[in-house]
Amino acid sequence: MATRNIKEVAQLARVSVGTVSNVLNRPEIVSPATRERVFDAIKELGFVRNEVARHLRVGHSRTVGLVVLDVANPFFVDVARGAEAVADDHDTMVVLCNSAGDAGRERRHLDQLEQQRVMGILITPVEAETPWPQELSARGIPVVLVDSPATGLQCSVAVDDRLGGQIAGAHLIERGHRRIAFVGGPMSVKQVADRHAGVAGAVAAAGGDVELLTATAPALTVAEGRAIGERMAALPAAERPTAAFCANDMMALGLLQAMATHGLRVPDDLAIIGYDDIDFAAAAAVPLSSVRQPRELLGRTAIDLLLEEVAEPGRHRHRQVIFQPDLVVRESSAPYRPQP
Amino acid sequence: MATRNIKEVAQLARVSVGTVSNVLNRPEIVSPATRERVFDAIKELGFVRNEVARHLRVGHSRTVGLVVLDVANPFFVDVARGAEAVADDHDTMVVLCNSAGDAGRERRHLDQLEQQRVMGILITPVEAETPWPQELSARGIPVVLVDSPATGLQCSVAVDDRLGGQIAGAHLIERGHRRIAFVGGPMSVKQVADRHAGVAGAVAAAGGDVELLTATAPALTVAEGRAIGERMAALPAAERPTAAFCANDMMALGLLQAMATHGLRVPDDLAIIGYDDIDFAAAAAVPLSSVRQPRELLGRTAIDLLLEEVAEPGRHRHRQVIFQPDLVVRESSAPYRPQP
DNA sequence: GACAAGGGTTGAGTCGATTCAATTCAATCT
DNA sequence: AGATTGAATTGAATCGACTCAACCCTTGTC
Repeated sequence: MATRNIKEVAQLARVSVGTVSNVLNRPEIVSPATRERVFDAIKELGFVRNEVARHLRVGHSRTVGLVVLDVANPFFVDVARGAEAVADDHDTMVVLCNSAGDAGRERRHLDQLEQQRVMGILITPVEAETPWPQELSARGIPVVLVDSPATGLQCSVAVDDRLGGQIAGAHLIERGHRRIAFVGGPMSVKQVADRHAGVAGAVAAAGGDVELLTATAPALTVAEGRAIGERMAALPAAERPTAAFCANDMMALGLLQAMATHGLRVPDDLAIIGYDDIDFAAAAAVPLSSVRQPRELLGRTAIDLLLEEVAEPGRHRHRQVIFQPDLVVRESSAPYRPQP
Repeated sequence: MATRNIKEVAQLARVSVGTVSNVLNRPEIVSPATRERVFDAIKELGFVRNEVARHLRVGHSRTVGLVVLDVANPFFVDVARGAEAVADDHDTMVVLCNSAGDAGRERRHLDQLEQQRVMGILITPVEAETPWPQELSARGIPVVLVDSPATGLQCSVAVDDRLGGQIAGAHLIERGHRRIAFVGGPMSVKQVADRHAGVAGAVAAAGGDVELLTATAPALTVAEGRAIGERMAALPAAERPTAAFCANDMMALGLLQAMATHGLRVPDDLAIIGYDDIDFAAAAAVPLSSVRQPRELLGRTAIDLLLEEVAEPGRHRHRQVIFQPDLVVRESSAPYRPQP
């Protein structure tokens, strides 16, 4: 009930508060007998060290914030798991914050994290050009940008999204598609813009006879994917694209659902490629081809960089790590066979 | 760089620290002119209030911990979103912790949360009989059990899992199945045990000619579902169950994948019902029938109960809220038509 | 026996914000 | 003028753990 403090422990163990603190933090310098007495007192009182007071005194915590775009997207969950795995080994706690693609929420979470004086922050910003991460860095809070390239003033880990888009585009073209749709979210999200630039590049490289259509939605969700799918299904077959490259797997799944409800076949009427290769992609109605990113590795690397910066603030050099995506081909992008 | 404190702000604004604190917490009692000067000083110095010190002084934070069984399961993500939505309206922060079904991790997270002196904890315990939540309550930290019934010493929100299992079982029996498998995780997880008890009840009620087989795995994941699916697919058709009721949708999706890779048809060779009705269930290779739970409502209600307990510790009465599940029928549980 | 060395232990001071009794000062009342 | 009121402001004490200079003992050495 009433929480015990170090003083009460000291009293019961008949030692000073300094000794109790030593038992807690450097047990090896305390004589075994005293140590024992203190442990007994701790157990008897049910004492739990107040991390808040400790933190105030020592000036830094062992907590890092991870602000992601969308917890409902398994991609970010996997990134978080990667980060957590590393954090666990450095008795560091990761607090997961969801901006849900909303700059306001993102802002509030960052404020809160700063007020809590977290050790550092990993963030996938809602908008590429937000100044907040920079400001945080400037105020002395290490920040690592995740899945978003930085300008050199901070560390970042990212996957080459242009390349990913390009691979996807080239694959569809190679499979015979000449009328390709890009289904994405707001272009203000860097990942979306880059993936789009990637396909656009592949289409341009293919010469004049390949056409690229672009459909965007306010968010990269299953529901938005479905909505775009509805519109696409309503088009006359001659105008309808024969393949769609989606900015993430959530949208691809939505698209797939819409096709199913309108009796259109995937990949015969519409081939689909997603992005992220989340676990559910393989279990979809039609197993999804998808551009795979090293999700957990992204998280692991991000926190590695952060911990490194925290450990040696002096000689730390900011780094931009970039991974390569690769394509996982499944049934949703089988070769194009024009329908009768 | 060097973080500013209230004293520096006071100095610059030529007021006392008490006044700065008042500006921060009860601006209405400070004269407009002074208030203005203080705000200017805050802006000029880039002062950010140290929540840690504040917390130490006032003795309680506005953070609640949410410890879930598995963040990779969209069910829990939705519960978390429900909780977060409510927390947002009470400027409270939710920190999401993942026990990943591991009692050790769960323990460590609880320790950490207790050390941080969080306002309260929402938890889906790994094992039904863990004493830790009780101990936390006893030490004065409000705890609400989520998706797990409590003993009366704390609040809880749950869904009637027995009923859910019973509904699923009755549905399969009504569809003509006489050889039903329960595919689940460790029986030490209360939800699994209850859902199993539910089908078992339905089977018993149907009289002697319905048979129930039980397969359990160490975790409720897609991979484990697939593994069980492999074993099931390997059985001669005569011994193989004609329907499977899975303890959650993740396992159901795994099972579905295994059937697909072995050329068995769902629902013709094996009907499947999942549990939770996560969004991906509808997008599966064969849209999954599933027992739906009010996921977000579960989260909302849990934190409502917690906030209530925090607000009026005195006259708070612990409550056990129980919701009813319902069945969403899709193609994976179409009527049983014995195969030639 | 005097002195040094060093392992153990002590406790006052500190971190930054909040609290609240005490103080100031101008406005209002008698 | 003097007394009263009350709004605004002050600053010392406080929350709980950590730090570190100072101190206390042994033990060992010459």
